[in-house]
Amino acid sequence: MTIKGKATSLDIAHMAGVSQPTVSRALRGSPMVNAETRKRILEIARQLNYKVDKNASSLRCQQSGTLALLFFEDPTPDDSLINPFFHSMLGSITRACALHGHDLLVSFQQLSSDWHADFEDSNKADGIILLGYGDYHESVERLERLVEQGTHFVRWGAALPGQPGVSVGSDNFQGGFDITAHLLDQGCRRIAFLGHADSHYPEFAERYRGHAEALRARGLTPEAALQHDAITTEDSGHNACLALLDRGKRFDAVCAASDLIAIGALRALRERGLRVPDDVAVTGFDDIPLAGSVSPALTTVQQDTKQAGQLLVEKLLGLIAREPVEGINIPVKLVVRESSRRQAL
Amino acid sequence: MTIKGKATSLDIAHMAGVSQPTVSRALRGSPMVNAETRKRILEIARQLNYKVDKNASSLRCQQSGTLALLFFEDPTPDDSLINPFFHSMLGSITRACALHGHDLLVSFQQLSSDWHADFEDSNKADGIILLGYGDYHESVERLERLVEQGTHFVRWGAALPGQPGVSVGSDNFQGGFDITAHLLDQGCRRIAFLGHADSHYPEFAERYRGHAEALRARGLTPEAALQHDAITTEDSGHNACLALLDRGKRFDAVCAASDLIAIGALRALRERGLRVPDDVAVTGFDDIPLAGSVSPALTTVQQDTKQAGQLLVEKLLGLIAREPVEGINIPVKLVVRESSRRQAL
DNA sequence: CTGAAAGCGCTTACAG
DNA sequence: CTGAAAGCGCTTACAG
Repeated sequence: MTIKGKATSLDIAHMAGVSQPTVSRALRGSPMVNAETRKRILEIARQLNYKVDKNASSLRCQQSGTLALLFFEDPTPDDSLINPFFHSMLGSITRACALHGHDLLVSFQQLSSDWHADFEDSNKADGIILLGYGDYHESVERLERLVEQGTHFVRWGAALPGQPGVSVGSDNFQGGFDITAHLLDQGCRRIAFLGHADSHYPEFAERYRGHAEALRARGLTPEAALQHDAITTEDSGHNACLALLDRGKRFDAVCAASDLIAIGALRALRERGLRVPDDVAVTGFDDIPLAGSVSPALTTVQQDTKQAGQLLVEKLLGLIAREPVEGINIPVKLVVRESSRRQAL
Repeated sequence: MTIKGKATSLDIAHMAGVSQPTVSRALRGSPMVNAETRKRILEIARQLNYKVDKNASSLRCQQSGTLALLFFEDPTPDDSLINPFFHSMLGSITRACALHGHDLLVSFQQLSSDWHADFEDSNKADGIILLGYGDYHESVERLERLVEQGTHFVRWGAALPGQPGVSVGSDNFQGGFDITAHLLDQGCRRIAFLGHADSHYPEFAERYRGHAEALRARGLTPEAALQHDAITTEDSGHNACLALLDRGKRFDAVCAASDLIAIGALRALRERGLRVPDDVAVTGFDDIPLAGSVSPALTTVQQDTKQAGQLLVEKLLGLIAREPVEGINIPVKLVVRESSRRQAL
C-alpha cells in the first residue's frame, strides 16, 4: 500500500473505511468516536507514519502552537559571541516551550534594524518573547507599537511601572543592594560602579539604585565620580575601568553591572598592577559560566534563568489565552567567590 | 477604515478594487501586474500592516520556509549547561538561516528519547539540522530511518564514507595531527590522549587517528595505555585524567579530544600538584570562549563554526531543492596558548 | 495585465 | 457516534 507523497487524513479515512472528519476526531482524541474505530485509525496512522499537517490545522484553527524568540544583539553584529547569559536563557526558554507543547522559532535581530516582529502578524507564531540588552529609549516606541497592534509579547528586562507590555526580570534592585552590602562587609568603603545608571538601561539603573541604597543604609553617600558608564561587553568594562583609574579617583572595589564588565575590569586592574581582591575587590552580575572560571573567580549575583525562561513562556501563554498577566521581578542570589574575599580591615 | 481581526488579501482586494489573486501577485512581486495597480496595493497593505498568512501560503505551496534545528544533549538533561561549542554553532546557523530567508525552529532533545523529527512530517519545517554529541552507534539506526523516509536532513559530525545522510564536520584528523605535532615540537614525548577513540564517537576517533599518525610520522608508537575514554564534559575529563595518573603511566602531555575534557584535566593535574605546562602540557579541541580564559590559557584546535553553520544551512537547502549534495570536512586552525608552551628540552 | 475557479489539508458546527 | 458541508487564506494554472 503505497501513497505518493505524504499520507493525509483522507488517505487514512479511505483505508479505515470512514469519513475524513472521523479520522480528524480520532486523532485529536475526541470522545465522540467509537473505541474500535479509533483504534483502527490510530493503527493505520502509525503504520503510515502520518503526522497532522500543521499548516492546515494552524490555518483552520488560527493558531500555530509556536512561540517566537527575538534575540537582540547590538554589540556583536556579526560574529557569534552572544552574551553568555542569554545562552542559558535560551536553554530554559526552549525547555519551557517543550514542556507546554509549543515549538520555538529563534531569530537574531539587530537592535537598529526594523524588527521582524511579523512572526505573529503572519500567524507563524502565536506570540513573541523579546530578549536582549540595548538602549531602552530606542526600543520603547516600538514596544508601544506592538501593544497598539495587539501583538502578544513578553520581554526580559526590568519590570517597572509604566512600561508598555509585560516584563519579566530579575530583582535587580535587591541584587545591587546585596552585593554592595557584601562589599561593605568586606571592609570596602570607596566602591566604583561600572555600568550605565540611567533610564536608558533600566536593569542597570535598578542595580545602581540598589547599590546606592546599600551605601546610604551604612551612612555613606554615592558619588557620581565613582560611577562610569559601560555596556555589557568585556571591552566596555575594560575601558570603563581604565577611564576611572585615569580619572585619579581612588577606589577599593569595583561593583560591575554585569559579569562581562567585571571580567573587563579584572583585565584592566591586572594591566595596572593592582591585585584583586587585595587592592581592589571586584564583583559582577549574572553568574555566567565564565564567572566561576576566571581568576580570581568572580563574586556575582546569580539570576535564576531557569525560572525566568519558565515565567516568560507561561506569561506569554497567559497573554495568548487572554488572561490578565502581570510583570514580575524574580529573586536573585548572591554568590561569593575569591574576587571579593578579603580580611576585614 | 477598520477591519475586525487581521487584514487578509481579500480585504486589500476590496479596498483596491481588484481581485484577490491580483493582490497576491502584486505582493509577491509578479511581473504581470500593472505598475500603478501594484503601487496602490502595496500602499494599502502597508497601511493595514498586512502580512501574508504563512500557514495559508505554506499549505498551498507545500513548503514552509522554515528549518528545524534538533539539539541533542545527553549529559545535561535538565539544567541549562549546554556544550558552549554548540552555542556558537547555534549563532551561526541562525544567521545563515536569516541570510537565506528562512526561519529556524529550535528544539532540544534527549538522545535517549524518540526524536521529534516530525517537524518535517508535519510540514512545519522543510528540513532538519541535527546537532549534538552522543554514541554514534545509538543514533545511526534512526539516521537510516530518516534517509528511508526521505526526510531532508544534515548533521554535524565526522563526514566519513558509508554514513547515512549528509554530514558537515571539521577536519578532525588534521586537527588531531596538527596539535600532536605541536606538542612534539614542544619536546613532549609521552602524550596521553583523553577521549573515546572508537567508532562510537567518530569525531573523537578521527582526532585520535590524526594524533596517532603524527606520532608515527616522528617514529613514535601510539600506546593504548596512554589513551583513556572520556566524553565532552569537564567531569569526564577530570575523571579520565585522574584515572590515567592512578594507572601509574607517566606522561608529559595531555592531548584532550575537547576543550571541556582539557579543562577537566587541568583541574585534575592541579589537584595532584602538577604544573601546566612545565610538568604536563595540555591541549584541547574546539576553542570555546572559556579556552582563552582558563589559567593557563588553553592551546586548542579552532573549529570554524561560522562556516560550519553556513554550510549546514546551504547543504540542507540544496537537499530540499533536490540538488546533489556531498558531506564535507572543514579545515581547522591550531591556536597556541600558554598551556602547551615550554622550553624545548 | 486581470479575474473566476480550484485546491492545499485540516477542523468544526450542523444534521442525523 | 458519524458524515456532508463549509471555510481558514493563500497561490497557481486557466481563460480572456
